[in-house]
Amino acid sequence: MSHDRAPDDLLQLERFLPYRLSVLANTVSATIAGAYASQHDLSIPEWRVMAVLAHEPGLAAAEVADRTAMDKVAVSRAVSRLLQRRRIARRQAEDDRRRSSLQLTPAGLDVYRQVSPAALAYEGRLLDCLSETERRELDGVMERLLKRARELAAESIIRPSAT
Amino acid sequence: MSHDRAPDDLLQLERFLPYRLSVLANTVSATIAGAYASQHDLSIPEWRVMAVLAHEPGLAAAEVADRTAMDKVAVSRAVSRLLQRRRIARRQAEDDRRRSSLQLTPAGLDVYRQVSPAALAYEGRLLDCLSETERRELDGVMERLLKRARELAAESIIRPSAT
DNA sequence: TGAATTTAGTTACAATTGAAACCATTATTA
DNA sequence: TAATAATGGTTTCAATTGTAACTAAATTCA
Repeated sequence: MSHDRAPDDLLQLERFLPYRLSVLANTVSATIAGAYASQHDLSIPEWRVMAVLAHEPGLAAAEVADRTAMDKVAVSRAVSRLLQRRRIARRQAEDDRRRSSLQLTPAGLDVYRQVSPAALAYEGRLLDCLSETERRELDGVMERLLKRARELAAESIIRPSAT
Repeated sequence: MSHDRAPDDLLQLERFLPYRLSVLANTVSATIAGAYASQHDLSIPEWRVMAVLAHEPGLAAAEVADRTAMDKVAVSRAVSRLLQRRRIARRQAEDDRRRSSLQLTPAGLDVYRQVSPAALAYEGRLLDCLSETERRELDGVMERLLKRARELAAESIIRPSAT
């Protein structure tokens, strides 16, 4: 009468870390994206670009891509929307005319100064459910997991389909 | 000479948990998706559907949506591709002719039995960078974070733009 | 009963995203 | 120095995804 259910040694979705990470990250991102969008007409990619430029004015698009874990196409699109709205300004680097130098405008800095505390408040409320110790440990764990995930990603690029 | 850099009390992207979660989850998902796609021509949504049906054969599409954190459109699309490839079979429930009952075919179960150990092996290598204690704690932390994230998401739906 | 609502699932259309081709400029080297 | 390659960034086109409208069946309740 056993109806061919998978035995327990096979993967169970709810227990699978990649699945859980994806659900958690999507839930969090969707909430934040909704808030940014409704209050400032700002997408997450645009927000990321603004956040790095706030701390490192004058970056080129490729450097922004680096620091935001976005690809160059995504950065290009975010930058062009931010330029339209006059939230960032661009000038071309005098030493290399391909390169651009990006920075927040005063209006852009203003938006950043409004969004930033709200985002930190959200983060704080999320972390509410953890103890001080747990937060500290989570910090380290996330760092190591990301490092490891990148190593494994690099591996599978080297040999995409093995025997 | 201070060039209008953002002060430290404002948000710094690399330290922001939602950003870090998103980057980690995307890195992990991309690696897995690449492996599934190249080895079995299987997308992540399709994989999720198969994984829940392996453990609970006979579910309806709406129940699958529930257990996979996907919306019903995504489930519908994944189901139709899986039907095409004969990895799942569908029959309509005799008591309610709107409802369908889904289950893996023998071929589908076969695919699941191949993918499952590979996925678990990847998870194992990812978790390699943590101690036994850290893994156990991460489990609880993830669970609480997700619960909290859902609470906060529900809140912001209730009052999307407040004063 | 039978009109109005709700529910399961699909389809259609728009917006987002990703990959590849592309242009302009700078670097390399034959 | 002329040809070739490499780099920064944008554009184009296809695939994926999200939202809303829709069909069909079941439920509610007047």
